[in-house]
Amino acid sequence: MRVQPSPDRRPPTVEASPAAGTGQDDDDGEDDGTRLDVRLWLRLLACTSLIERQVRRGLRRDFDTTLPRFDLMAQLFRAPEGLSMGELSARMMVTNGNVTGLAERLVQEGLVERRPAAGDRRRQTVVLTPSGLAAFRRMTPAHAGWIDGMVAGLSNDEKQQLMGLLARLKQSVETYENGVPQ
Amino acid sequence: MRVQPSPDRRPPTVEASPAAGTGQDDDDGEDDGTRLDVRLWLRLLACTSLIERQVRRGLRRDFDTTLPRFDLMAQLFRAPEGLSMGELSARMMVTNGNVTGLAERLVQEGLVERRPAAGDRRRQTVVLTPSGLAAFRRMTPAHAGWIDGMVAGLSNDEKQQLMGLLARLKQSVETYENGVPQ
DNA sequence: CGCGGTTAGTTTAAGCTTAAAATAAATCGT
DNA sequence: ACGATTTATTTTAAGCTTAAACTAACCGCG
Repeated sequence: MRVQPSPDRRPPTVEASPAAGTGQDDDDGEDDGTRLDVRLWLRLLACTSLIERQVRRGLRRDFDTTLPRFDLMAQLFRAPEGLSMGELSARMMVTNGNVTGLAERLVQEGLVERRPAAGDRRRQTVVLTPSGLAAFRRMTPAHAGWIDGMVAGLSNDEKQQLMGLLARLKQSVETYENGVPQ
Repeated sequence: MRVQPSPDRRPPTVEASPAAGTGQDDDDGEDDGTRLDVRLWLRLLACTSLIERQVRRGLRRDFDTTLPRFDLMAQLFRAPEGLSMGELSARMMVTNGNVTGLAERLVQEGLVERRPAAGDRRRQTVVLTPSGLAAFRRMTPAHAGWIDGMVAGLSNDEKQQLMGLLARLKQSVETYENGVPQ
């Protein structure tokens, strides 16, 4: 591990909590030396990991496939006209190279097809095959059922609130992403 | 891919939305064929992925390390008496084998140490070395700073609400996990 | 004691994922 | 038209992750 951060990189700004005037005190609430914002992140990560694990297990157990494969097929299902490799990687939020390998395996299994895109010889369009569409149609109710079960402990009201807050969070993260010298 | 789900597995239950009496209508709000619960899950996953990517980038860029390594070190930091391999894998929510490899690399780098646990020759205790502790202390303010920046768009009030809802969600998922024939 | 079952951890094979470098086609500016 | 840049995708090397099989140590009980 490199011992010192590169000097040409932005030094981390730790303080400057905006004290957003919501009337609650500014206490960081450290109980184990971890600050509120970080605890929020850890909790978010824990929820995601738990759900993800169940979905992964279910897909393997019931359909002998994987979450990334399912995810790729879901993207194609939502875009029946097909997607380019780049569009796939953007929507799946993974790297280009990742999609290359994933798509390759799905082609092997006969679930998706790659064809040259019109008018740009670099580009390819990936589409679900009929067999892939059928497979996805078999999987998606099970998938939705698992999710439903896992969030069943929340009321509709809570779900709506969570949707809203997560939308705000996403926006916040994307703002940071754009505002920071990558 | 296996074409049919194993007959001995629980069939997916798709319907049965409890219509939780919150006064809002029972519309699933399908806009692209994806149900509310699944959209909630996708949004959660999107937030997590976005934040995770930034953290990963930062750790690589500024400290030449990875998120799982940082995570392992963070667990040890919070447990100064050290943790067994199994405790580590439980707290990190990853498999045992995963921790084996991770710990090995950190030992290589001199950041953690493995020593036999007292009274049980199967067990080992993993601890941060002084060098590992120092490295973690250098990383953690930067890490917290990135998180702070990413959630800065939320008010303290919103953060608190989100914390609460995520706690409820976690509980819901864990209940499902326990209530379902694994 | 010694067997059976459990628990802690490692190994293995396969697949996932990334960052960075490479390839190749399109586009832009002369 | 032609070189430079950008864009789409693949390749590569390294590391992460899982599930399943395996090894070794513990524990209970006859």
